[in-house]
Amino acid sequence: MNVLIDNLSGTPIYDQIYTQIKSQIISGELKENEMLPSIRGLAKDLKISFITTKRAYEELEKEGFIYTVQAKGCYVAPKNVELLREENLKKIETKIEEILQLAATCNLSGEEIIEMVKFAIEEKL
Amino acid sequence: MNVLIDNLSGTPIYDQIYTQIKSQIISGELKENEMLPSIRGLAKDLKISFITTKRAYEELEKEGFIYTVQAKGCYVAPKNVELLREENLKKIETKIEEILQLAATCNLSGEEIIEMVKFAIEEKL
DNA sequence: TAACTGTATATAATAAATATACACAGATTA
DNA sequence: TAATCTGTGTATATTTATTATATACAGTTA
Repeated sequence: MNVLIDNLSGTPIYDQIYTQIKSQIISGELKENEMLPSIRGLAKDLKISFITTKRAYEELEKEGFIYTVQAKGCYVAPKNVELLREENLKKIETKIEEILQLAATCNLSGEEIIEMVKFAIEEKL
Repeated sequence: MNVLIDNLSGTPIYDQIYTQIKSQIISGELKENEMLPSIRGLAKDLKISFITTKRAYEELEKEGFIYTVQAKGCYVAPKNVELLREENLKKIETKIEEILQLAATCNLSGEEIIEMVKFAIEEKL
């Protein structure tokens, strides 16, 4: 597995680890039930405290990307698309509300918002 | 003008002042070019330091809701819808990006996102 | 000039974020 | 079974950001 720490980046170490592993799981680079490096091993490699790697793994577990087995190790969770979907839907709904709030303060119509969303989606392709 | 501070609310004082005045401006309760209470006067009323009211006013000015004239006072800015629009568009774009990011991690299609937005807009009516 | 405006700089007090050490408990394996 | 892996739990140090403040200053008005 590949994790690179950039000490100058400003983003905290645990966050860099979390983000990199997460994207490797999402991209499929890390397969389901594949074992991750141990929090101590990874910490040693990166020359940081294992508490920091632990924190990254905790975040990943909390979000359902990995699961841990006491005294054995941490593994890539089977993709529970439904669970992930449920959680993300809530977050997305919150953000949509915030957008409508912003739109209301500057007379931006619903049509225009939808146009913006469509545009952003097309950009991604 | 009406501003109420809730010491138990957890949100900082300056933020409460900022939010309340902002919404009064947006709602039209405070008219364009109307003079706001002086930062010192308001601070006295609320029994807080005027630095705190100053901060609230600074935020309002930064976002274009009010303007200040040295040694005279602070006034409600003429509604610059275009400016507000520009600023909010940026914020909205950022939020849309975040939404697409979330959607990508759970295989939520562009169509579905647009449906969610449309639904939220209809709810508002 | 007295009394009001807002400004600028410095600072104190808290709270949140980040990273850590160390003692512990279960699993594995030589 | 002893050595050595694995993750856990509790406590803590350090740093950074947030929040609120005091005080001295400068322009305006009556």
